[in-house]
Amino acid sequence: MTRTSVLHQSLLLTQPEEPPKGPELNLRLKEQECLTILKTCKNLEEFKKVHAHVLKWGFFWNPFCASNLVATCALSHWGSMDYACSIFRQIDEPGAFDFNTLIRGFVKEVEFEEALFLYNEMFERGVEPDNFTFPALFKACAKLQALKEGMQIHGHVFKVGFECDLFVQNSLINMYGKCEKVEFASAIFKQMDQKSVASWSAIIAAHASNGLWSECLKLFGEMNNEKCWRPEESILVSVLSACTHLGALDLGKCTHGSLIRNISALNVIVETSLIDMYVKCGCLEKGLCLFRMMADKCQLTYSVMISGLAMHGQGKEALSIFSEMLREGLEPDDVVYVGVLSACSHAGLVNEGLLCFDRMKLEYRIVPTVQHYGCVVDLMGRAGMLGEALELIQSMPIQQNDVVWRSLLSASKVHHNLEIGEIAAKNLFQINSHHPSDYVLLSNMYARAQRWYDVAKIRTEMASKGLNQSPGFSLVEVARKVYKFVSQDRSHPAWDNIYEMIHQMEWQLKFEGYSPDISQVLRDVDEDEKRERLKGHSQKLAIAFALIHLSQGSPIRIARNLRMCNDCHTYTKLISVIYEREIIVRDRKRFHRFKDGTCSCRDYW
DNA sequence: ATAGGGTTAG
Repeated sequence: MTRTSVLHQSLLLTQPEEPPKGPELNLRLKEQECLTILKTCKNLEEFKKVHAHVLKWGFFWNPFCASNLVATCALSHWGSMDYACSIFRQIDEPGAFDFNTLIRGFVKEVEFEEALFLYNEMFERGVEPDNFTFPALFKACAKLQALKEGMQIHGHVFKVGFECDLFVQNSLINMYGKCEKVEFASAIFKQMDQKSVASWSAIIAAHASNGLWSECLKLFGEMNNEKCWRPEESILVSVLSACTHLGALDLGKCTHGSLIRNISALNVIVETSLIDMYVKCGCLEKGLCLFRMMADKCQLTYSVMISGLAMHGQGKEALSIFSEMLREGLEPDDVVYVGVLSACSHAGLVNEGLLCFDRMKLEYRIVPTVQHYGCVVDLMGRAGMLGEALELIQSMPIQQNDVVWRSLLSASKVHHNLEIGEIAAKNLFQINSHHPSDYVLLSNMYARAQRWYDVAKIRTEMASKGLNQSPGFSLVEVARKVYKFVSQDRSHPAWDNIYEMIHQMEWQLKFEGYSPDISQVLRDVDEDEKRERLKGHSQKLAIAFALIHLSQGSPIRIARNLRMCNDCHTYTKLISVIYEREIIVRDRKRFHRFKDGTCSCRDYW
């Protein structure tokens, strides 16, 4: 029997033989004992015994004693908020401490609204909040994405003068980050006198989770310059996420190294982020390797791996990992199915994909979202089932959006079906979607059908709407630096060399039977000019630059903002044979891996 | 007198 339980027995099971005589001294002593035992309670039962004793001996009227009861019951892992509240309600004039502990208790129990209600009561009863009140409240606002309430309470912070408290500031940064108000978070961060690791963690996470990837990396750099902070796991995961979205493989690798050096055991979140980073930066094998070595995988790990394989056009592998996931007894959710369906679509596994779609609805009772329909339209489109795809869109029980119609439009283009292409485009424009690339696609289809009048009509329409295809660019990493090439850009310092290389490449391409596909140039210029423009597409410039600088055998990795044109696709396939290079290009949606004259997308994208 | 902030992924 432990010392505490002996104490419990002596306190609770036996009555004191006579009422204490020197009441002051004796009562204080007993009170102190109660408090000591309170700290050692291991479950609610033990706690209730102490509570009973406190009531019995009248210690409850000591505010300090009552506060401690509420705090212990509200904050211990075995505690009960209901019970804590009932004790709280017995206190005549609860102070800030009592409200604080109860608010924190509610936040701990994920009852954020309750926490805010309690603050409201605090406010109405005229109890002034202190520096301990606010962090919990801002956490509640962050979780609820309650910007209005958060800003209101932020006002109170100024009123009671805690705007310079480090903890209050950190929780404010987090709250504004979660409410998608990064500017507000930055404003607080910038005027802080001193910062802690939590401040950096909060501001970096705020940028990462709001898609401000470059700023996130910039802040990480500043943090490293300012002091020798030991890199923290959560910060490194935010950085990894930025690398993933920017396609920054080098920095991603460094972050991996930093994780291995600084964190003793990588958890599921970290390992999943690493897999995602490698796969989305073009290193599928490295991602697969980490995936295979992982001991504990969760649903998200599978999700990341499946959509990663989908992006690389490895449909069969994606499906086999999906069945592995089901064998492990993990329940697939709607996002996993987006990965599975897009894997089927990118790999041309039409029947498998349609089967998966049925199984998702019937067996797993997942209500298809627009993204699912987009994948299935893609899938049918690839197989040339354009009529069926159109029917599917028209029979969708949910609101059609631009994604599904755009899928149909691209499929019509691949299969040269102008009739359905026109329907898709008409619907796109009707729902007020006016992407320049959609106009370009339709115009290309008219051009192929030699319907010049319609081509002109579209061009006029684009001009009248002020639509311009935003300039395409390609990024390529050479010696740890990322170089950006914009189409037709001749401002690069090594332009002469690049142009010379382009010239050489074209000369060799001619022997392989390449002729420029000038239909891809939608400008009112003569054929020579069209050929010139085609030559200056950013991807070709990037490849030329990489061929000059990267050693033989190392793959060329390119990330681009737009999808590539047919000509660049054909061109790159041939370059991969002639120069015996693997060229990996990431566009908005997926990877193209050019090797030995073929592309992993099998000419459908 | 009692306590507190950042927890990251598709």
